[in-house]
Amino acid sequence: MNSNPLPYSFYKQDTIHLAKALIGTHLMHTVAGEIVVGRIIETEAYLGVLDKACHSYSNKQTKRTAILFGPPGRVYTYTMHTHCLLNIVAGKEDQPEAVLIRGVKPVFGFEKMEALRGMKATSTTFSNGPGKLTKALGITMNHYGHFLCEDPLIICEGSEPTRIEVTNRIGIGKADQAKHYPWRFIEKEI
DNA sequence: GACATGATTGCA
DNA sequence: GCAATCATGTCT
Repeated sequence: MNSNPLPYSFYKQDTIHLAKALIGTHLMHTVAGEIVVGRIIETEAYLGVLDKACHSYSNKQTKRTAILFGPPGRVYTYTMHTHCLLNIVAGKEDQPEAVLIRGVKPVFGFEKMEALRGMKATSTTFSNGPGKLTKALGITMNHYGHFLCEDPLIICEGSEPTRIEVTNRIGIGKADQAKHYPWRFIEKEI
């Protein structure tokens, strides 16, 4: 397995392209000396200023979203209800865009992941949601602002996706037209 | 389809 | 301070 982190330049591409390019890559986390790896299979792009569903809509900057206004390639974690959601900051500085990781497939470190998640990794509901995958991979608010080219949490090259499907985003309550934007990418099951 | 559950936010 | 909000998960 290739464990070289993707270069910083990878994160400089257009946010929507980045969301698509992240499909099939490997999210690798070293937690308590053990390595767990998930293959990213579902992402969503959030385009800051234009996007009513984004936390940084119309350049709204708060303590929570501050990291979005910095350089890309960083982790934006955010607590939703009782869960922690994982985003990757995209866009240039002062361009508050991000990609939400919505789903992964277990690749390596099954025992550790099962212990973290408290469920069998073979279950179809194991890591097919933004709150589930952070739990399975041991990602917490401690990773807020972490740079993804450095240990213990990195993204490295995975395998080519078979087929990418583009749909509108889901789980957004009130965001008017923004919820219809086709900014969700999923790898279709073989 | 209901509700549990916690951090953030905006306003008093 | 406090109440409304929420990019969810799990149960029925």
